[in-house]
Amino acid sequence: MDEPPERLTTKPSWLISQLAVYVRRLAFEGFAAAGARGYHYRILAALHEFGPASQAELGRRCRVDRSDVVAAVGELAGRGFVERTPDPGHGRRNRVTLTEDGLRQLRRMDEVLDRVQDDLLGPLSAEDRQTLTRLLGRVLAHHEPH
Amino acid sequence: MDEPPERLTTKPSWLISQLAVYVRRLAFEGFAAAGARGYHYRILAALHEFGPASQAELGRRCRVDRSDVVAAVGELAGRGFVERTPDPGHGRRNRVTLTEDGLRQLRRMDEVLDRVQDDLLGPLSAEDRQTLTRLLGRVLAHHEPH
DNA sequence: CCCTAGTGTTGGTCCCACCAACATCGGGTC
DNA sequence: GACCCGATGTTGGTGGGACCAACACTAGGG
Repeated sequence: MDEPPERLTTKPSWLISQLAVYVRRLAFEGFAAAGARGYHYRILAALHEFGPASQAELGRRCRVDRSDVVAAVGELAGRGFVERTPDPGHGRRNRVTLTEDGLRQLRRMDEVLDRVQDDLLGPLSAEDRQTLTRLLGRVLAHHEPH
Repeated sequence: MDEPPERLTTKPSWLISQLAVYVRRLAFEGFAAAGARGYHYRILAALHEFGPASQAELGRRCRVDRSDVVAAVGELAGRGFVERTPDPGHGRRNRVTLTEDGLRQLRRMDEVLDRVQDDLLGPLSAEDRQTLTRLLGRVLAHHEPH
């Protein structure tokens, strides 16, 4: 494979972007077997960790736009992984709940992602992995508040 | 801002993906002022570093699909940043050349990206930046060959 | 009571990554 | 020289992810 310009390969922004491409491809291929995609995992994970939630809350937690939550929850509900019921007492709000099947789907996707992490960080020692994760976490956390 | 599920925040794949979102947004906003986008920078950078090239070679170097190179080179040519001429002696191949205006555009985009790196790695010390860049580079290099 | 903030929903945009198919040309082999 | 293979340019399409604007509706505070 031809080498990219040095202008790119020395920039952290390029490294992150290109690695993200790799991550997306690995996750996409893994999720495809389960007929799922990234948004589904985020939402299932949030429901499992924080319990039933409104769509707006799911969007905020998962960094997904409200309008995209509508579609994703619709897809999940269509396959029985999630139940969307009107919030009693709160006219407009919905209450999204994780089902048993949804929990099983979440576990399947967890296994996929575990393999993705191993594949991704393959060349690094356990110590380097920890260092990398810590640094990435610090950088992301710094930009998260806003 | 609500916190995302721990299932996500502890995974390197999530950290990289979310940071990539941040990077893209920063770069997009910066490039917008110059009426450009990411593919343009990659191509201009390759032309500057390696000289005139065919579209296929640009695609390989910049990790851009052949068909997308067509569009990007067309846009760059339309604004005079690049010249697309048939390769003499090589019937089908094109020869893409960087112009003076193109070089100026490249320098503008360089400044934008320099600011992006600073913004991105703001919270890290010079030493941590180097460590992070080195680790990311190693991981990417490991997955690059193929 | 009104006004604001929050919610669900529709419908669209953009960038990036990728694929299939086709016509065309080059360079090799037989 | 005829033939096939691979590379090239191009068209057109797909999909995921991240957005934005607008609307209808509700809850709650001033």
